[in-house]
Amino acid sequence: MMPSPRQRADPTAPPSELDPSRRNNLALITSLVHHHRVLSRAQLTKRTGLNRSTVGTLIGQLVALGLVYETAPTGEAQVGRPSPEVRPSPSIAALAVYPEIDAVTIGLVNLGGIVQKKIRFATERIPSAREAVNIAAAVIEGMRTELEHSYRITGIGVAVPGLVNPDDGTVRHAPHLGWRDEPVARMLGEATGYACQAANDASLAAEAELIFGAGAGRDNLVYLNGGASGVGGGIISNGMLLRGASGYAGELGHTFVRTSGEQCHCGATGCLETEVSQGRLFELLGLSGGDTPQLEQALRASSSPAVAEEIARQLGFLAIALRNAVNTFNPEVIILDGFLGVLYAIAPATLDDLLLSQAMDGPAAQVKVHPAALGSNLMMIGAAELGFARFLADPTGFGAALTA
Amino acid sequence: MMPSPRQRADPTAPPSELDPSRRNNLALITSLVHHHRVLSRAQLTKRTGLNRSTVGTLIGQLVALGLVYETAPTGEAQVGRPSPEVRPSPSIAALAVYPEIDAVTIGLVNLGGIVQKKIRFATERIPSAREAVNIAAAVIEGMRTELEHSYRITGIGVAVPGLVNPDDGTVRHAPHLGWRDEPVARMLGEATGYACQAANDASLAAEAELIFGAGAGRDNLVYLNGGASGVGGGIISNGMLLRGASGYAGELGHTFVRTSGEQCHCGATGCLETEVSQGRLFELLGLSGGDTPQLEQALRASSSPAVAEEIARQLGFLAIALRNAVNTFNPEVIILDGFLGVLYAIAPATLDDLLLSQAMDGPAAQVKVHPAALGSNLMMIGAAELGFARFLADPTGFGAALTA
DNA sequence: TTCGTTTGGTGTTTCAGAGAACATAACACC
DNA sequence: GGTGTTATGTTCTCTGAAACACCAAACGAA
Repeated sequence: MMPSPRQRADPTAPPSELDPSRRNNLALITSLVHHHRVLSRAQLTKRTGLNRSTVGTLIGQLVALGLVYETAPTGEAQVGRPSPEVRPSPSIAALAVYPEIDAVTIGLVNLGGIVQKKIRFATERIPSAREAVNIAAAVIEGMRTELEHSYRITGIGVAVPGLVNPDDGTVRHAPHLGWRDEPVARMLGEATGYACQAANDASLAAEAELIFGAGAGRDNLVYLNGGASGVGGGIISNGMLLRGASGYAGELGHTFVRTSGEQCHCGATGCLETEVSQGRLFELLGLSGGDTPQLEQALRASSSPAVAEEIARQLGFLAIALRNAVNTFNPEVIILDGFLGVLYAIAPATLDDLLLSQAMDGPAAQVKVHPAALGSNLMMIGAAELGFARFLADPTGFGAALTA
Repeated sequence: MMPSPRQRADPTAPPSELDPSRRNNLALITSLVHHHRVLSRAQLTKRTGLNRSTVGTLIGQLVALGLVYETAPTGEAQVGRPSPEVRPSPSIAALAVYPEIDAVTIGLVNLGGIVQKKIRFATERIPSAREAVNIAAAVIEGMRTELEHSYRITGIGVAVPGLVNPDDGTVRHAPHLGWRDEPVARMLGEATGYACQAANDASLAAEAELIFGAGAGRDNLVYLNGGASGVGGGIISNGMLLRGASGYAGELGHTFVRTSGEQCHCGATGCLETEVSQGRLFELLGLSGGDTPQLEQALRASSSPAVAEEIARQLGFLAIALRNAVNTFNPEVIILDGFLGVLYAIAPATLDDLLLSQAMDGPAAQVKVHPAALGSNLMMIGAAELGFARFLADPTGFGAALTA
């Protein structure tokens, strides 16, 4: 529980602090507008439960700070005076950075989760942390004048495929990138001058899908992504991302699914990500590699029994991991992304049936498996959410800093 | 996110409602006093971050309502004016009910988690929901005059070994009791006239250990209990109990730990609770049954290699389930209760080593396995917490109702 | 004994949000 | 095409909660 000190307890703090109740309500409205992209004043009044007049003043304050703007009521003709629509300011934006084994992608994302710009910088070999930071910093430097001219940047979010401590933005271990104990957030923050935070990629993807994607309106969601480098997971419970003691929570790729299974790079055996991999599928298909749509096409085109068998095998292991997830989290939605989404798309009934028969009745009856909805923008939106986090928690403090 | 309406949105609501900020702060102080049993005014000021004068008024209000009382400062001699100590009123109490296969236990628990009274009513056969409710109601009826004379009862909490929907207190399925879709909370509420809620037993135990036991001061905890009827789990993440969409979350007893394992009553195979069971241990020891201390004594006394082998086997499966839990939750503490606590007590190093080698480095380094700290009072304290919940959320509303 | 330190108590001040009364802009019905 | 109804924005007042400043009290230390 949080206390509610009316004014700053520490008189040495910057004098901009205002009543926490006010700050909360401003943050609440800003977040709602961010999440919904458009919301009438009347809708905001209903959602917040605040008085009409109060919402009016709050929005006025946000408009004055240039964080949101109001437009004439467009329609949805109904009885009564039309309510003006509130939208997030297009000048507020966050930067997103996503280092992978063959590229570093940098994005510029508006409030409302709109990807304004996405630059994929392909690398010849797996980038080191320093290289990834340098690439991102260079690209951001290239956009600098545009950024400073047309945008107010709230921060940078870095999505890292690996174990990240979100408190200080240090990458503890990213096996596929070969990174260990790299203070990525600090490095990129120093290189660019923007506030920077880092977190696990799948966790951020889960948040993005919760806000803008297949989990919109839900409170309990399990996200699972299958990529070239393994399986990552993110869990939203009770509307909040599961962090754990150090932010390492959600590693569903290492769920145990098979006795005397293969050795995983994590040290254990029988992990989901060693038994279920897109590499095997490509191999059986006679392909050296490819992206997700190519895999789906090839799988659908194939009539090889070996391929069919492998699909069934992998679905079986996936079902075991999902069964555990359903029993432990009782989610409303499971979102499958990457090649896991392909596996599901090819045989949805198979997985649904396995899940229904293996998971416990109560939780199993409520869960629905979905493919990811945000496609290739997912990771940019998720990482940007990290860049927005501090702004959304205290929009005025930021508004003041940004306008100053 | 919660709005902060200053006054009641619904004018038809009782006029006792006060400013939510005030209510929050009163609730915060009441909870702190409840959790710590004793806390000086100065400590409360520090913990809440509120102004001294504000804390003073708040405590005054709580004292006037008879919810807490102040005593002269006892000591801890230090410079400055001594601060009076605040304690929870011993007249505030909740009732706890715990139906098991061979008994129904009813408890009276004070604020501060102090078990005042515990009555175990042994049953000849597994009680039906109606029977359990009748037993509890009868025992409570027997205490009625005492309760009405000396206590102010905030509510009844029922801990049920099975899937419970905490929203309406309906037992969806309690396999070992043979209950299905029983509205236990409503039944007991109607039978006694007290507000009644129900939840999963292991979840409540996890909360109790979090507040008063081995997890005190922590925010991320996994609780696992092994009993005669199976393995139950409760998870605290970020200081909050994991509920899931319908409150069914936390069923770690059905974690997958073995390929082609035995069929579980839940429908799946290879569940933790079918592979790891105290029944097998008793069998190998040549005993027909017994309680936890008896089991530990017998296991320590036994020199049978079959027993040793079975212990190793069960520890192996337990380690797999814990490995999953560590990877997914990144907890600070794992609390093992019941015969799982015995298994750990007998070979702590074995389990610690297995966990350290199988779980991912980051999370594994931080986790510590602990036996449960609250012993036989655990379930009473946990269930009572449920009976306190509404009171702690709004002490004044309750104070008014209780004094009226 | 005196001084510094920490705390409780009291009166004042600030400020956020509710509420009521009024203004406004749409639909609905005749 | 007027008139009533409904839903909303706007303005002003009022209430209440918490901070703050100041003083008093109670302790240890010099």
